[in-house]
This record gives sequence, C-alpha cells and structure tokens, in this order.
Amino acid sequence: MAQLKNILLVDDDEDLREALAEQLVLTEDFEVFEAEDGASAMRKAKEMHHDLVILDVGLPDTDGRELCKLMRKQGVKAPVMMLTGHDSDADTILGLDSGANDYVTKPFKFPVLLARIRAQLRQHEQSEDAIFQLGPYSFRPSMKVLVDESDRKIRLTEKETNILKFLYRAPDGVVPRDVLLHEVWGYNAGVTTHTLETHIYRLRQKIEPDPSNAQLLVTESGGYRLMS
Amino acid sequence: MAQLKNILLVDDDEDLREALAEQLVLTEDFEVFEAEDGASAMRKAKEMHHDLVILDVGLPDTDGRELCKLMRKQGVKAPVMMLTGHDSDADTILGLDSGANDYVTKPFKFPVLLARIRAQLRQHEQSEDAIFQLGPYSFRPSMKVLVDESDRKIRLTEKETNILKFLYRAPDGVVPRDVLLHEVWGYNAGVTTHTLETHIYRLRQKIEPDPSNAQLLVTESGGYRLMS
DNA sequence: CAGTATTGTTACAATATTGTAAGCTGATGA
DNA sequence: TCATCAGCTTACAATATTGTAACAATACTG
Repeated sequence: MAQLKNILLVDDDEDLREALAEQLVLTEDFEVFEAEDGASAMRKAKEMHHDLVILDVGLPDTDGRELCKLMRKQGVKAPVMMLTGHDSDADTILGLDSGANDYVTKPFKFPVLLARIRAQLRQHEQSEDAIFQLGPYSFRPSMKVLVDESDRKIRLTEKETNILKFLYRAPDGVVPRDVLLHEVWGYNAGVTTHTLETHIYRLRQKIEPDPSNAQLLVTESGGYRLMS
Repeated sequence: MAQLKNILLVDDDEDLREALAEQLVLTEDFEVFEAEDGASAMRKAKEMHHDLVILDVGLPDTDGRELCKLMRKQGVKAPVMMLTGHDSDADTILGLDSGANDYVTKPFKFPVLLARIRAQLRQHEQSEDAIFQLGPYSFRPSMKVLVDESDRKIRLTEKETNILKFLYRAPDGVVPRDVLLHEVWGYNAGVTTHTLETHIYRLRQKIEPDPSNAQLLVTESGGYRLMS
C-alpha cells in the first residue's frame, strides 16, 4: 500500500480490540484509531477522516447497525466492516442493509479479516467517494479538487484529474508518457506527447509550491512519478 | 431494484446451479444466465454485459480463481462473488486477491448470499465502472456517454451526466427541482431553477427521439422523473 | 374566462478547457 | 565545443460548457 491507511476500530472488548489493533499496525499498512463505544466512535469519526471502519455489532451504548446508519447519515463514506458474534441470517441481512460493506463472524482468523479489509480498500478506491492523500493535499477525484491543509481548494480540469488518478494508481510509481497518454486520452487519441507535457506543466503550476522545482509530480526519464 | 440485473452464474453442479438460479429469478430482481464451465463462462461474459458474476472455485476445466483473473483481464468490471467448498484461509485470501469482490463458503443459506449480492450491486453502483440501463441506452457516468443499441455514442456534459445520475438513483422516481439543484450544483449554488430547466431541455434534445414529447426524462409537477 | 404560475424554447455571451505551435533550457555525448 | 534531444515555458486560437435573459407555450386557479 502506497500510503498508510487510517482505520477506525470500534469494539468494547478491550483485549480483542488491542490485539487486533496491534496486528493491523504490524502490517505497516495501517494506522489504527480505537473507540470502545458508539459515542466516542462518532466523535472520532467526525474529527478526522478514516479510510475504513471496523465495527462490532454489540456495543455497550449503541447497536452496531444503528451506529453504522448514523455514521452514513453523518456523511461517513468509508467502507464499514461489521464484526458479529452470531452467524444468523437475520444479522447478516440487517448488517448488510445498514450500509455496512462486509460482514465477518467472530471468531475469525486474522488473515481472513485482513484479506477482506484489503479487498474493501481496493474496491473503495474505484468508488466515487474515494479520497486519496497526495503529499499535502487530499485529492477527491469525483469533485475534481485538491484540498490543502488549510482547506483551500484547488480546482482541477478533467484531464488534470485523470492524470493524477492514473499516476496515483500506478503500482510502482513511474508512468511512461505513452502509457499515460493512452490511459487518459484513449488508445486512438490523436494527441502528441507534447500535449501531455503542457498538461503536466499546468498541473505543476497549480499544485507545486515551487513549480520550477517539482517535488510532487516529478519527471523521471521517459515518464512521470507522483511522490507520496 | 429499479431495473432487472443480469447475473452470470457459473457452477458445474447442475442441481445447485439450477436451484440457485430459480431462487434468484423468484426475487424478480434478476435475470440469470448460466454456465457450467470456464470456457462457456468466458464466452458468455464476452457476448453480453452482466451486472454480477457468481463463480464456483472448482470448475471442471479451469480453476475459479484463474477464471476470475482472466475475466478481469478481458475487461469484466462487474463484481465477482466466489463460492467455495473449503473455508480455508488460503482460499479466502487467494480468492479475494484474484480480483473477486466477495467470498461465500458452501453450504450457505440463500438469504445470506442474496444479501451479499445486493450489497455488492449497491456498492458497484458507486463505482467508476458502473453501467446503468436507461431506456434504450446504456449509461456510463464515468465516460460521460450514453450508448444506444446500434453503438452510437451520445456525449454528455458534466452537468448532464450528474443530472442523469441523480435522477437514476432517486429511489422513487420523481426528483423536485430544488433537490436536483442542490445535488448537482451544491447547496450554496447561485443558480436558479431556470438554469436547470435549460439543462433539461438540452438533455432532451440529445436523448429523446422526439424532444418535444419526452418519454424518458419526463416532467412531473415540481420535478423530473427518469423512466426506466 | 382572465390571469398567473409553471415549464419549454431560443439565442447569446462569458468563461473554461483543450490542443498546438514556437521558442527556450539544460543535459548528454560525440 | 557543438549538436541533439528531452522536456519546459509561453502564448494563442478553437471549441465546449455553462448561465442567463427574453420570450412562447401550456397548465392551473379563482
């Protein structure tokens, strides 16, 4: 995973919660934030962005499904994984219909949970609500904006958005010009690599503090790379 | 579900497959297409669009995971649900990493599968690869086009795309003007309902066979409705 | 029926987006 | 050193998108 993902882990069973948190952190892909009841979960959900929420169905103050609905209503778009003790159909259905994305029955083996977490994260990256961390910006492709720390918005054109999207997703960083051309303009595009260069230039003007000395969107012999 | 969804069901166990198909059809939400081996599954996947694929891991000719990867490589974007007989971790992980979206262990209870299918479909509607059936068109929001039966493409502007998207998703059809305004332009938009009307007009020019007698995008006292 | 509100139609102007060309820079290598 | 090339910068023109205004048609109400 290119960037550390924030996970909000909500479970009142402290032993389980901490064990889980520890294992998640060990993967070095996640930063884990913990909550032990619905109220504090909501609070934490509001005060920062999480990339995924793990939610126990049974909490001391709220029902997990209700909490999930509440979170959705409050605008939490991240995938929610429900943990439950009972594998009854009713639970499953209700769990899924509360707006949760996946459902895991306790006890579970950690690798299974982990695989499902990764699958959810991967899937969410394709979604309209996806938010990416891009250097100092948070990037919302569907809104075509970059938002900086002080909440200033940088509007992007469609081409710019697509360029960033494909650069971000490139598994190992460098994307050759012609690949980028094909990805953004399509395979029969009558556009020269020169056009791409101009777009990169314009992007840099918008996103680089010092455009003539690119830090985020760097040139790399034959292509471009997005620094995280 | 507003529109019948096509499901491709791949399993060599004829009894199970037909029982499943029947139950799915009974919900009246799905049309089911069956295949009993990898080869014919690939053939069917190519010849038409399916909204979801159910795939048994063990097939006579191919391994289900390989088939899944192959489908992905061939451009199948629909969610894939893997059915497996063994609940081993390895299977789970491999299953999820092959590009499958969810994983259900046999034997399962039908309502559980159904709930998971619905969850996948719901989630996929938010994705970039989502394709909607809109009257005679297939609508690809991420490409901002409508494609008609004879493969002619109608390009849409961003506003037009968003209008269609929100109309399509409206649970019970009619969307009041002001709601649509808020959804498409945002809550602090300095745009009058008049602007919206113009956009609707332009949309109709593009998508209605007889624009002065709208069949797809109809006016409904106070708002608009998209006919499926 | 008159008149008012709602919705549709047309035309136009402001703006944003995009592609291209032309010149520039700096590195590389013969 | 000089030629060459990849990549950057700047400017400009074509086009697409969008909002608005003015007017026409239609439905609704008293």
